Amino acid sequence: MARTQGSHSDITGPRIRDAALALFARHGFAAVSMRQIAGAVGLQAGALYNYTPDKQTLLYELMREHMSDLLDARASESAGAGSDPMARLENFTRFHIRFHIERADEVFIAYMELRNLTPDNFARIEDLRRTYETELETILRDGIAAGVFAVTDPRIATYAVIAMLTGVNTWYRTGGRLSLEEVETLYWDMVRRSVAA
Amino acid sequence: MARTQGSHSDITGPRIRDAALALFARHGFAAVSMRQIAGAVGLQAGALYNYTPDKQTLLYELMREHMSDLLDARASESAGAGSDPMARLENFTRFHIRFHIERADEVFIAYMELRNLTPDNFARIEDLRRTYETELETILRDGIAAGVFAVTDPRIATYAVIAMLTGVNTWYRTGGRLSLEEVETLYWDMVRRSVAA
DNA sequence: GTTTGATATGAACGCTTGTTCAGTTAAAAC
DNA sequence: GTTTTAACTGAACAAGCGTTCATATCAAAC
Repeated sequence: MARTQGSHSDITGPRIRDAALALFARHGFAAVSMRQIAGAVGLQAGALYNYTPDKQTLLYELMREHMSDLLDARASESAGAGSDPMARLENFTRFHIRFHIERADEVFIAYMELRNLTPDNFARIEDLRRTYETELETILRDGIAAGVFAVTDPRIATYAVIAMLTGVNTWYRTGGRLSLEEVETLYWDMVRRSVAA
Repeated sequence: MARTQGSHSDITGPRIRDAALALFARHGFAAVSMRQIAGAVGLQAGALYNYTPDKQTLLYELMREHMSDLLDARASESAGAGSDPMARLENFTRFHIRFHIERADEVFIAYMELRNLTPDNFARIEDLRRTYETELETILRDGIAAGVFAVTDPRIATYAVIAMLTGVNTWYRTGGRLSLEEVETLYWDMVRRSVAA
């Protein structure tokens, strides 16, 4: 079978994923054909099946890798953030904006194409997302316990903050009026005030 | 041609739109066929073309009517909200949550299927959305001028608040832990604190 | 230099797509 | 009771879909 050892180059798989990512983000999973993806990397459609068992798995793998990267990147940053809830919240806020802006296509797909996953794959992706959200909820609960945050319902506040931060992706464009640093600061200001005691 | 006068019943058009709405929201525009929509209302696919020139227009009309309803409903509520920026902001916040929860399918489609519109139709929908968002921005600017809000960038704050509020749709379920009134109050608390002077 | 085996092609599979249209139905208009 | 007309069917159209597979290619291994 293919891809067990890889002899030629091992760059075709990633190139297929990149092409699929860009096409799914632009047109949507259902509107993109295997022939389009193959054409984008200079192959015929049949050759794609050396790299993925089917179209559905191609989508799932894109999402899973994205969520996995998100959790890994967060674990790295979170490690050196100390224990002060306010500092951790600022760190989380700036991290979230930066990471999501840097991977706009992946984020878009991870939010929009959930319904195109099989129930099993959907559950797996949602599980990874819940893990990520739980870190923010923990920060909020710690801050409430420490008396620095005044939040009635930490679960809802978590949803509210994440929705607000992810919303940056709908309007932010590189080279626009505001730098990423300025955007981070503006949002951190709103997040801080919305939960501070 | 059909639908110029209407003789039989005039309820088939709305029934088609309702069925299309539910199917588009559940499976996505690209994944729903005209035959599925027709089947949902007990017709053959060809009969749909007595009510819409094509599938794309069916989607556009759903979005346009939704945005039009939103602006109309907002205009009604806004009329009796007085001139105090704080009261107007609370009124806007509670209105937004309520309206968007009540029309979850329409909201979902209006956000997710924008890329399936022709450029012309896309521009028209975005125009309506901008009109709605501008009202919130105006409230924020009035509040800044009156000294009751402390917001660095009203445009960004508008995006942030709307993203936060619309996010309710991703988790809220009728009959869940919180009533709509409780959700409104929780979010109003966060919105108020995030912009208050 | 021959064998091996991963990689790619290109045709084919059965099926579905949006849309059109000649023909049928049945209610309304006269 | 006849004519008109809007509404609907059912078949057809060309095109595209995801996926499979016998065949070809061609670099690496022996």
